[in-house]
Amino acid sequence: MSDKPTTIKEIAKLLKISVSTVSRALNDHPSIGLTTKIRVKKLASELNYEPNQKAIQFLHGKSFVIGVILPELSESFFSAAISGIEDVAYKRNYTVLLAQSHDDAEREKLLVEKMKMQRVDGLLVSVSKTTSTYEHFEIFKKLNIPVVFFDRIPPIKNIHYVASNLESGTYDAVSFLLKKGHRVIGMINGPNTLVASNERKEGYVKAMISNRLKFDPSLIVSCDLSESGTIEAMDTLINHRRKPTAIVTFNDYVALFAMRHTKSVGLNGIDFVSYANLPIIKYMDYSPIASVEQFPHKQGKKAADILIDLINRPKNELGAEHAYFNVVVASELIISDSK
Amino acid sequence: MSDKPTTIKEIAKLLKISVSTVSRALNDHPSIGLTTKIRVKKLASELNYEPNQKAIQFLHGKSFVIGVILPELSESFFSAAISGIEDVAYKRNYTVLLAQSHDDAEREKLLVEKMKMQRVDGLLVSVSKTTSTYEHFEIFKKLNIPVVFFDRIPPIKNIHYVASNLESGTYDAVSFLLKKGHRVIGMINGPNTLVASNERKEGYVKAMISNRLKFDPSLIVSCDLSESGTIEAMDTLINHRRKPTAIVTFNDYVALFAMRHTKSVGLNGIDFVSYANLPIIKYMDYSPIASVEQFPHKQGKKAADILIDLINRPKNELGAEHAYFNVVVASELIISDSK
DNA sequence: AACCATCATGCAAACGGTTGCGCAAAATTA
DNA sequence: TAATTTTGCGCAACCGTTTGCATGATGGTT
Repeated sequence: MSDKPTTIKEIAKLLKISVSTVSRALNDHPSIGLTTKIRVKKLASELNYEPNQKAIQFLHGKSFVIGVILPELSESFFSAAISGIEDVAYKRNYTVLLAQSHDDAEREKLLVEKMKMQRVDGLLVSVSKTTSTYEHFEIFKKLNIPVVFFDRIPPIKNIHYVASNLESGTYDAVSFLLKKGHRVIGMINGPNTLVASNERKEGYVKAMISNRLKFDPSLIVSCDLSESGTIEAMDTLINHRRKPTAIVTFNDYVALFAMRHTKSVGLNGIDFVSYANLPIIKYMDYSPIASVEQFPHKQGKKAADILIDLINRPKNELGAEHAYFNVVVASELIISDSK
Repeated sequence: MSDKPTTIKEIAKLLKISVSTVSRALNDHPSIGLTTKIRVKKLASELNYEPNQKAIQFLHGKSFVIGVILPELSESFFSAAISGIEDVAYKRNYTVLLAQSHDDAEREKLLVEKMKMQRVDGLLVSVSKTTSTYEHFEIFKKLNIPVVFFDRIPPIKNIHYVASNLESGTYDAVSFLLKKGHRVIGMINGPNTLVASNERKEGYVKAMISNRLKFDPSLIVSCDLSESGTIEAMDTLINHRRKPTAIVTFNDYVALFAMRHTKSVGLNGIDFVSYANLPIIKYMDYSPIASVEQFPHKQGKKAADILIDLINRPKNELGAEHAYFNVVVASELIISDSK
């Protein structure tokens, strides 16, 4: 039956008027008479006419597509984020072109290439762990295509980004533990190279200081986030001359490993606080008593909003070249119900 | 500097040759002289020329984009699936237009609309839980755009789909428990309306029968998959005159609820087998001793492959209208290491 | 010298829609 | 009634690329 989609030309031919009139009628252009408008619209809906987006995008040089490059969709942080991104894109009439780098810098580079070829209107990136050079993003800058970085921010100047500030959340977490009566609080932190590790440390330090307590650097141990690394770090804390009664862990996995290890060495009563990345954690038998929430869904929404704003920003806006969006979504301490 | 992307026209002008020659030269058309080809290619790469995909797509009426509609990206089953889909699309030079229905039938309908407007070359769908009518997919059939259903299959005829057969996995699970010495095996199943529930039941029944054991229907209880529903079901099994020593649960959440409940009533020694949807489960204190794996990543890959094959299938292939891909990815029993 | 392949290139149409400009007919004004 | 404005519509160019067909130049065969 109906095979190829209806075009504006066919409508024009059937109505014996010109294509331009049809186009204008459909777009409610003021210079078209009411009767023609009605005739055109009627026929158009009868024929199930739908404008060919590809033609329009081509004509306008716009695609209404944003590219999103994430390391791993199967990580819950990122799948929550993409969920938020998609929601905003949907609302603002953009579509999402999705790709994952699998934390491979080479693949990331290729994907950036591909996104460029697909002429995306903007790019949202959470950089891969192995990425160490950033020229591939520079190309977008030259083409005037906005790029917004997200959660994993490259250490370069003059970029737009959205990230969560873990300092405030960590501050709250440590304060909460102090209020609960803990005086010796340990921290299993991530590698020192990560910004995220520094933020956690800063939050910890500030909380101690503003509670007029001395900060003991040896109570913060770094680890590589693996299970064995966590156990090692945990042992360091257990054998510390001031054994912590509460521990803040870098993430839920670390918390999990650490909690299991304490149990296996017959230790009890240590309170854990973690950072929420696993939805399942609250169902567990032993779970952190509180958790710093980073709101990945919210972060994704925010980043997408900024990107689309940038896309639609009038060009040559005075000083626009030097205005960079650096948005920080505050993290928040969530205290488990049951405790 | 370089603002708008280079076009074929500019190359033609600079080289004082026609656009068609440039086009052919870049595409290695045989009728172009070697010297011209070299000149063109050299200049093209100097100017960082890249073909405008939008123009090409428009010209060919192809978009090289596949639409993917999933219920919830934050569910690990689906995020694993989209990961596989994206991997295949990437390899086969397609891009993924992603959207989520949030299990809302209305939104799903709108998304299908949107995908049609974006002129996707094919559609991959896992239908929303609340979807009860399926005409919105019929439109694609009329337009000759292939649709492949995935995991959540609508109950209609003549469709392409990829799903996992839980029967075989369940059969293996029950057989495994029998071999372990269990004789009374319970099952907490999902709602009877789901195909997935029936497959589980079938697998259970067949395993019992082929082991020459009597099938006792009262050992299979349905539940709505909520925590309270699970507890209720669990109580039914616990109070059964033949108390099960092993239980197969509909999914990991149900397993979690059930295990916690057994522990809270001071019961021990029940072996659980579940269906893998949570990556975290193996880190838990009490976890199922085995798990039926559905390989969502693999399923996603398979579905994407089929879709792209369908897209590129020569039209009017004899009888093609009546050949439907119904692929079943076998589920598999994974036995936990530690047990 | 006339003829015909062969090769390299250019012309122009096409894909589907938008839009500036011009023009005729109708409506308004003088 | 003539001059002027308004209204409604069509013409044609354009976006970037591909491709069938025509054309010109070269070289080889009789």
